[in-house]
Amino acid sequence: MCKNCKGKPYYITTAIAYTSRKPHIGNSYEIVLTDAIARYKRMLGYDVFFQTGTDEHGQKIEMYAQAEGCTPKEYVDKVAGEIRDICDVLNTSYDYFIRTTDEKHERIVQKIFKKLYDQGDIYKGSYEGLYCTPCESFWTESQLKDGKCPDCGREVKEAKEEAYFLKLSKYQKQLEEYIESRPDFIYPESRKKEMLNNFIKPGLQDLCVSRTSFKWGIPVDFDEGHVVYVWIDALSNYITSIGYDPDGSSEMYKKFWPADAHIIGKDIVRFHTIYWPIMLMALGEPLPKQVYGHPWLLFGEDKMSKSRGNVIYADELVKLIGVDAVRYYLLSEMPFANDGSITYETIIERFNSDLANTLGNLVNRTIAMNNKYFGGVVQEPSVCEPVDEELKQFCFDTVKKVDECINAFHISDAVEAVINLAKRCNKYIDETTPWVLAKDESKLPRLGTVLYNLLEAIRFVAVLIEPFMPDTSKAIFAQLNCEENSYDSLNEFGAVKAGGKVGEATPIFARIDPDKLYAEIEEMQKASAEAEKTIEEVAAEEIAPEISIDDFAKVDIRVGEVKACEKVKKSKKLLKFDIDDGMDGRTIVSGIAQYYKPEELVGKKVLFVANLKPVKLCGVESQGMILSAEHGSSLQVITVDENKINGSKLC
RNA sequence: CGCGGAGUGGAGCAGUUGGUAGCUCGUCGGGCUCAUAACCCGAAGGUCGUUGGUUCAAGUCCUUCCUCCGCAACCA
Repeated sequence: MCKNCKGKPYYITTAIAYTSRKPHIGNSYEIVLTDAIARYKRMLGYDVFFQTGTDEHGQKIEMYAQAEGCTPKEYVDKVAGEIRDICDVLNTSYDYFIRTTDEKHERIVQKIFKKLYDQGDIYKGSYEGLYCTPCESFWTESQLKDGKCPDCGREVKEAKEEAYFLKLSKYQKQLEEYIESRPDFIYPESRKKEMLNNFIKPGLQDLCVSRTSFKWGIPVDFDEGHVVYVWIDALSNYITSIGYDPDGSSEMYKKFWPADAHIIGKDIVRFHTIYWPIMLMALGEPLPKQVYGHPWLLFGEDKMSKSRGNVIYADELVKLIGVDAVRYYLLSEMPFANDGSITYETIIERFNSDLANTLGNLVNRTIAMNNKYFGGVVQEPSVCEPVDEELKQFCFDTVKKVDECINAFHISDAVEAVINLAKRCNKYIDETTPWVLAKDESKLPRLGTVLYNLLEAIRFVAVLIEPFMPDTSKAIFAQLNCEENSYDSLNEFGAVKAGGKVGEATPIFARIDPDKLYAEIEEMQKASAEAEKTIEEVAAEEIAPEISIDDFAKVDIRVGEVKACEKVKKSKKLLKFDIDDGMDGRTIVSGIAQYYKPEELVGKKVLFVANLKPVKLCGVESQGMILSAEHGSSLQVITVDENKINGSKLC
């Protein structure tokens, strides 16, 4: 089936997970997806190296650790442990778990940084005269409009912080040609267009690759005070782990690099298809062969988030329905390019329909019949009929189909193909009616043949499903009492040995009772809500530095009434308010469109900052700021009683 | 007019280079009894977002408009 992949190296990675907090099930999808591909390739005979790990540096970590009263290292040790536990709970077969705090990684990153600096691809720069503080961005001379910030039109000023930059512009042309000449490089296709049209073609700005504003990072060893910023630190994990070294790489590196596939979230496609390739070009190393930016798993329609209270963790779901069911759900429910959504309803539906009814029941009824009619002894197939050929052909077709789907990263289609084989088997049972054959002594040879074909077809299912549900594969083989689980055995129909005895017929997936499951979920949520309270509090914002009463007096906060409100065109987040401020009225633009519908706030009395310098946002001038209370990702505008007078000042 | 994607029976989705509209779940009816109230068969249900066009023929190509989504910008 696969003659030229025996022993061939295949290197596949997930992105490394940021150790800011425990990942939810949407974050865990990636590791399961990658594991399925890795297991499949391994089964084909590839020499697979599958890597995952954690990204552990940065200011955020520093802050979280401080809030929790521990060192950054202690903090990331804890979270990296949780992340690794989840990978293990999900039964993923990673070969190496890299941490960016590994001594070896840090050492090589420093070397990479130095090499790029020495050869002139990294240079020391600063924001001299070109930094717009409010916009937190810096501009080149040519980008300025009338010498001012092209975004907000205000003065730009010299910034003090110096930093190192990576020359992206130097490799722009080369990268553009590479991407355009390789249709297989970026998946899905729409992401490739996005990268080319939105970033590469308009021109790449050099990338800031060091920081002096925080300490928790890999030090730039030739310039005290600078730490390597995320890009070079995190992305290079793919090569430091396997032995890349500017002074001479290991045999392992030579064997496995370039990587065959980086499996990443759609949000970081840009880093993996622009920054990372350019880094490699600068290092003189080959580029990865494929990058697949997978979609996200949403909870119903919404993004999962703590403040929405809809977080599902992989390990909790595993406790509820089992590891293979979770894997099956993730792999079968997630589309190739569009975001998928998780709801308990669909979890139950898929579990009961596909796993319990179709697959589990098929195995159960087949094994049971073999035990009932032949005392468990597998019969020699002797009396064939045309319908048998159809079943065999379906088996072979499924093998082919699975291969095509996986190679195109259409994993859910591959999973579906295997389930369809189980359905075909169920149909075969109805076509051959074993229970009728069993009543006629003379039909026993035919009955034995039918059951043999079923056992063998189920063996095909068990082999093909291993990458998706390894435990289930084992469980089926145990009931078949068969050893032959190699991919190569699928070249022929007939590996099950006649004369052997099948095992007990025990259901591998018991149907889920929805009411029972919902009750369990509720209980679990109660328990984890308790635990999360503390985390939420810890993550709360720090109190800003102390100010004097004079400082406060500078801020003129007043009561205003919303007379009208509408969305700002061309903007997703902005709402434009007409405010009665007790004077001539004013317009205020506020970025809260995702929290409020325009009409919701009309007639409400709100608080606003009256003496804020006006600014243009998306072409609309905003004369002030409406006050809101923010917590996590939820936000509420502060409203006051209707009897307050417009324009009255807060004191 | 920033770039790109999508709008297909109740729900979720397939529909490569244009040639009778499919799948899964759900609903209804039937069959079967080996099996986990499971399995198999059949039926109902779609003017394939809207307008105009190309063609012998368009869900599939071009065009108008509408809606949703992603990326970018913006969040005083």
